[in-house]
Amino acid sequence: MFDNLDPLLHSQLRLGVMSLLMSVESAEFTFLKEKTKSTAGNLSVQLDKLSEAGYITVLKSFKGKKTLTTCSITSKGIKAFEEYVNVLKQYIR
Amino acid sequence: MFDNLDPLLHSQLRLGVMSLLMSVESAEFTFLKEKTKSTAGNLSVQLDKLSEAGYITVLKSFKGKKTLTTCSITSKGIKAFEEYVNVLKQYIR
DNA sequence: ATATTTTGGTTTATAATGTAAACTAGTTTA
DNA sequence: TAAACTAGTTTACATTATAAACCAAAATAT
Repeated sequence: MFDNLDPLLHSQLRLGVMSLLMSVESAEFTFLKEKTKSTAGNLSVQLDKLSEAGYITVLKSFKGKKTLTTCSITSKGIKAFEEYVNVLKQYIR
Repeated sequence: MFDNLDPLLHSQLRLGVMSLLMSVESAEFTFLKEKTKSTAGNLSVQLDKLSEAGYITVLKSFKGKKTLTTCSITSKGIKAFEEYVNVLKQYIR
């Protein structure tokens, strides 16, 4: 009847991040923070979790002299997102 | 961009329950337990929360000599479910 | 030059939530 | 009449989410 919803994706903030990353090549930390209206701390923690799971890659570099954190979704992340959406459809028909 | 997902519905078990209740007149505790593959304890707690929120009504009666708990979704619950689904679509496009 | 604020984050403490184990009360079966 | 089952509830614990507090460097104001 109901399959399990990937708990990593079943979280408002992480889902928002993944949703954004599904539609762009890559996104900066500050961009994700603005779009999701999250605090930096919360976002940082959730990006770590997605990264740990291999759903995204997080690249730290520099934009001029400022640190720059850039995130991209991985193919594993894309698969997981698509699967999550499919399972979700069992719930919301 | 992303509206908030009603935290009461953004829970696998509660969402499963609401999903089931959306498609039936009413459902017995044991029916919900089987369909959602939840433990009785967990289900009991989550039904309380949905009931507290006014999303469902919980009626206790008897089936022969056995206690019987019957749940139905309220109009408030239906609205909340529909709104949740709409918001969710912002995330999963 | 040097305080002060801002930017771009991370760490960590706390609050909120989810879950199952332990329990209650009554019923059926052996 | 004792053991096992049904139908749940309570409660203790584990997990998760979140923001406050923090850090380092850069930009700005004094």
